[in-house]
Amino acid sequence: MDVDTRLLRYFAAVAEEGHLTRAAERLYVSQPALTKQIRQLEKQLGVQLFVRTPGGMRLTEAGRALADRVPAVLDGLAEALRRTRQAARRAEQVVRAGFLAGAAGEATQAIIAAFGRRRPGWRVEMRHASWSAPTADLVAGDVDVALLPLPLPGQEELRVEVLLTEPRWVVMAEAHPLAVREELAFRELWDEPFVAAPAEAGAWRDYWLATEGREGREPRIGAVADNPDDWLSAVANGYGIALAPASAARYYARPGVAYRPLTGVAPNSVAVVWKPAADADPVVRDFVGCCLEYRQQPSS
Amino acid sequence: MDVDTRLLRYFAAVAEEGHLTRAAERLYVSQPALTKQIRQLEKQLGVQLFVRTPGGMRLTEAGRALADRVPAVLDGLAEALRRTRQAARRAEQVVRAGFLAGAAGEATQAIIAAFGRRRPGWRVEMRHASWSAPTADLVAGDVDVALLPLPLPGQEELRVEVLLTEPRWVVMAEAHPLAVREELAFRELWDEPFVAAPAEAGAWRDYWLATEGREGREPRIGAVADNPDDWLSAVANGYGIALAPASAARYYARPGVAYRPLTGVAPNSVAVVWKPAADADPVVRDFVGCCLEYRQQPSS
DNA sequence: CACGTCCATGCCGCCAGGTTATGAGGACAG
DNA sequence: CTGTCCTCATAACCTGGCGGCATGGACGTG
Repeated sequence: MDVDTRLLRYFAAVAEEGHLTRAAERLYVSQPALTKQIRQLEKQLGVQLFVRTPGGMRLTEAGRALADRVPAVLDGLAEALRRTRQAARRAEQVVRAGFLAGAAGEATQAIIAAFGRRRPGWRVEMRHASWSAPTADLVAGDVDVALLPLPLPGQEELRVEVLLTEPRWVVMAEAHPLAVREELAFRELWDEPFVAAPAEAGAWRDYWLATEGREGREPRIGAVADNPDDWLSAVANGYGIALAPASAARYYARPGVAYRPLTGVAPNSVAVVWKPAADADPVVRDFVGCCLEYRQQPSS
Repeated sequence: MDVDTRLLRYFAAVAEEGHLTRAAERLYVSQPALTKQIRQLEKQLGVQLFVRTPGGMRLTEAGRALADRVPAVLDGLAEALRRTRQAARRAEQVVRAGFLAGAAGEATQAIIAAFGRRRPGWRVEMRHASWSAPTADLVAGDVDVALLPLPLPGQEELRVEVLLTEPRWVVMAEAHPLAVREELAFRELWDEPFVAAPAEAGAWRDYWLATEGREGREPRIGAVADNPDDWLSAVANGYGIALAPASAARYYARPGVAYRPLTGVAPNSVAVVWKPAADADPVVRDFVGCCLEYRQQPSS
């Protein structure tokens, strides 16, 4: 009497959606496959979990009892697997660090080099953070530490040490009329279409649209992108302009796009971020130490 | 990235045993199957969980991290499934009651009848408790309430209300020399071989061997049985004699065996037992109520 | 009454887990 | 050194079950 976790995921999805059909597409399986699996789960348990109606699947009492507990079980499993992977990284002397685009710019190499000197034999594994949820991997425990631009969602729950602060510039197609100018003021851009992060990005999206500096005016969205390549392509193709850290001019230079200094928006900070739970981890401390060291001598 | 619970059970078994071969037989699968599964788990996680030595499988750091958490996850799952089944029983108006052999004797029918009157529409599902672990189903939540002879292992953690008390008799082969006697004293039986419960039964086994009344003498074991049928057969075949509640003379009468009253051993009590967690359950309360009602009018 | 939206069923291809038989390597005794 | 016993790994084969497609059937709606 072994219930596959796949069955549990399936069940949870159907319970949540209330529809076999919709759950099926969310799970990327066909509806008949789901039908069969749910029936099998019911048969294995000897319990009816749903009442089938022409309008969907409604949980029975027993079904509700199960649905109430399954998420915790699945979470517990995921947590166990994460811990396992983390232990494996320690044993193999690997630190996994998250980076968002070129946020830390030239600091990145310097920090990794310094860490290599402080912990010979250890390796830094770089991982790209998702643009729309930059701290997700960190919170989930998939990375030990991350170099990310501020502000971050859920920042209060994390340890944050600012590494460097640089002005936000504007990036636009070279052919853009404003590209002829050497420097721009943000208010000149209020009515320009912007290439923005997806709506799920929330505060992150707002920050790079600089909604706080628009005195209430709604930004115009010319395109949506959720990774640097798409983002830069959209800019190059003239779908809109965008804000970017000054260092992007070096790290994301590309024919057809132009970066220009900008006044009237607050500068952007990049920070090293880790979980309070990792405070005691000597390896994380060393990595953070290397970051802070860099902060004191940004010229090195 | 779905880890089957079967894999987790396999892993836990290997981690515990420290040997692929032994774990395989405990799990009733072949050793190559286990080998493959464990390797697959390692591959799925991208983590080495064991170091293979010619002497067995030793957990790595990562393996230990996983082994520390897997049992809790599996328990959580089992608990969720139990709750689900229990909810289903409630919805179908079924009470599942455990019985050990004919412990409650004629009380059983009377109680079930009384419960049927108090809760029309409800059904009592009878389930045989295991002889060697009488409270296992109760503790695990597979039965709601049980009628069991005392003493019980883990009795302190349970609600126990004594229903009836009856003397312990002796049962032996009809051909046994002592069977000619009308009544026996326990000390006459000290050197007789006994048919006993398996060693796992612990205190239960000792109780029915009446070790407390032997003044330190070791009982002789003539045969081991873990269910009433084997037990009675062993007695009939002369492998040994045994103690039994007086009512067994009626409920387990069989050609070839003779029951005789016995002096010099404490009488046996039968109780209704339930989990403290079920105190608030109105159905369990009603069932217990019917039991206690019977206690007050054992003649009815 | 026709249509849309559900879920259920039948059939088929394929993968994954299981089994048996066999190999390979270290530990230990003689 | 060698035979034996223990361990885990590998190979070849079989089968059950999952998943996909196409279709059927039930209920509600315009």
